[in-house]
Amino acid sequence: MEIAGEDGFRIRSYRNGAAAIEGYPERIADILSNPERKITDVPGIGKGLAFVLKEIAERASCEMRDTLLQRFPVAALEFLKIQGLGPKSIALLFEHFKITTLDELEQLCKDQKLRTLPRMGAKLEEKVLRSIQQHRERTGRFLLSFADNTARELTEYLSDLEGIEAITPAGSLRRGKETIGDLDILVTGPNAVAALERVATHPKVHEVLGRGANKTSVKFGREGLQVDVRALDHDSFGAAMQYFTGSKEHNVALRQRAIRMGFKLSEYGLFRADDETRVAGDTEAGIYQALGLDWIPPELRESRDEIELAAAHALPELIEQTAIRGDLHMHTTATDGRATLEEMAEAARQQGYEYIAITDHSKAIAMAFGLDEKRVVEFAQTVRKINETGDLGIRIFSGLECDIMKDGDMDISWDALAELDIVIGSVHSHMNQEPEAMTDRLLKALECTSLRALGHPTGRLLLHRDPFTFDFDRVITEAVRRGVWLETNASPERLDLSASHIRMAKAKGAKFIVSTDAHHPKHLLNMRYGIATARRGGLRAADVMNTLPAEQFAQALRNSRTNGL
DNA sequence: GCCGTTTTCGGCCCGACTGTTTTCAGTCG
Repeated sequence: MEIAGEDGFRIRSYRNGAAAIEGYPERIADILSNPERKITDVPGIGKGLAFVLKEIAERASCEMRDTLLQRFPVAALEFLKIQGLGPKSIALLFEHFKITTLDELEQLCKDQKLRTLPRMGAKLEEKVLRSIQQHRERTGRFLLSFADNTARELTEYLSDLEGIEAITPAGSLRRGKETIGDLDILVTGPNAVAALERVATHPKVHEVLGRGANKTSVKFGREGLQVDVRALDHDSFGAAMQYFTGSKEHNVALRQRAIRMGFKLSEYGLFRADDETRVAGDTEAGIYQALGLDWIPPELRESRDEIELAAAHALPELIEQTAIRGDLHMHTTATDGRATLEEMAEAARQQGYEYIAITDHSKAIAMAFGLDEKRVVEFAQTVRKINETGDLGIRIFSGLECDIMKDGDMDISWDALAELDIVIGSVHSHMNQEPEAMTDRLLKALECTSLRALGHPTGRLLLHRDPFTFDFDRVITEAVRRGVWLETNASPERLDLSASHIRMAKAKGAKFIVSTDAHHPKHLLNMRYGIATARRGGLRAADVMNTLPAEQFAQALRNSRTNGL
């Protein structure tokens, strides 16, 4: 609609409507088919969108979509992901060059033809070429959350089959990697082979790539995630789990160790080299044990130092999600969240949390109606009152996700910030600064005595935007010196800090928080992705501040900067 | 296209940067 030059407000109504439906607790189809219900009762859905929804429910498309698809190539939406090209430019491109693919766009740039259009020049051609390159590197990979949801969906779909003992995802999903190439699902049980047939019939499977005696490969969903489902013998399930979980490098190292010890390791089990006697294989732990190793959590299997640590019985006891006692980064309807403080508190209470921090945006995020000094102070007072009544059944910490401005100043005066329990400092603008400027900016932000944590410290968006560049070492060293914690943002689009950054920071003595940056109650469930990342980073519960009981955490908030810095 | 304790019409969120221009459109967050 944007490329077609539709009215911007109309476009926004469609966006709002889509978001309203996405966040709606009920199935839209159920409401539509219930004569006693009105779909227009959903806020954001009026007469027009009600009709569109009906169309979609009936025939999986609508007039608007059909018309636009006739006018523009299917790749139009992909073009929008190219940085530097917006709807206006894309419309112009389609009009003048009749291109339909990214390859053709690339050729236009190489032939220096883009610059023949108004307001386009050499720099744009370069930028577009770079962005196409990045786009290609990223396609074919999927967010951890997407693979996780697909695995859950398929597991449920297969679990009502008779004669199935276990359905388990392996591969990079089991290792909790931030992005996933394809999904491996292992099935065992007397009737495991039936799962191979069944999976091919899933309504979201659009293409069956291969179907063998022990494995089915399919393309799942519109996005085309490749899913391999393998049927395995009960006896070799552990060996297969080990083998298919990887990583490849970890497996190579493990097999080398096996050879040195007179064994041979394969996906069928661990065998003695001399007489092929099988020593282990029905469980993973059995294999590691036979190789003189403690069982290694999948998140650590990257052939770093995990095998030596396991041999020395010195693996870290990684943080578990159950250790988390509170979520410290979330937004409400006061800014760009979709639920009220009360609703977020209730959702957190259902998670079993003892406390949360509400951290809405500061005024620099004008489009989100960020808080100014006055609203910050009022908010802190409101929270004090709420905690006095205890009505919400969960302790609230007053917080703010305060923008770190271009020069490193805080968006909100220190006086106002001092009223709050917890201030998370985040960069949301000017992300393309030179590394020196960005380093200075973060160092300056750390001077603010109310700052308790750096939020999504590297600013990356997975499959979308690279982390910004700065002297990570210097900033972390300074954060540690000043008692400022580092966030591992659990939002699946961010997972920031990354596991490798976590490792570097931990080595320097940093303390962490794992928090979801929730803009909706359901986002609180993203904590598991943050925990997976923290585990990949080698964190123990003791490294993560929001594993502390409420009173101790409150104490830690007060004491973190008492060294006078 | 949605919405309404200022309203059924007339609003709807805003600022800054970039690269292209020669006063600003388009993109981005």
